[in-house]
Amino acid sequence: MCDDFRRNLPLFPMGTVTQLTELTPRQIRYYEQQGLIHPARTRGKQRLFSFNDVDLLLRIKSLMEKGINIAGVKEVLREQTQALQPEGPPGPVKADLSKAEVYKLMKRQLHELSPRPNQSHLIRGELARFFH
DNA sequence: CTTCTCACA
DNA sequence: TGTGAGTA
Repeated sequence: MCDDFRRNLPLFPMGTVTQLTELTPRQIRYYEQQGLIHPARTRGKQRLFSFNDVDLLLRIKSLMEKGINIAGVKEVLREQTQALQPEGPPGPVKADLSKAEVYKLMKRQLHELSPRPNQSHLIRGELARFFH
């Protein structure tokens, strides 16, 4: 429940997301334009993506790589969104502290690791832990 | 320097 | 989709 809040926190800018997803800014903006993602806009017009946004982008990416076009991706996404809506929460809450730790870790890295050096590997390694 | 929008070879 | 112009 509280985990949801963290997942939706607008944390990373375009540059970070492009490295996390291997997508070009052009594509990411286009997907947003197509209504596939809804990044938060902070002061001005800078996009700030959340973990959910990144996760969504990765799913979109894999779908596109499977030869599915925007229209197709929209359908799949719509189906998955509805398939998750029907009926209440699936029983007991599954609090995962290890994930929370990962979030904090990444948050720190993103905040303190402003330097340009290839931060992609480190972050991607952590990302893989909850994209399993 | 990074990101944004818009338009076009 | 890529890319360059002109901003913020």
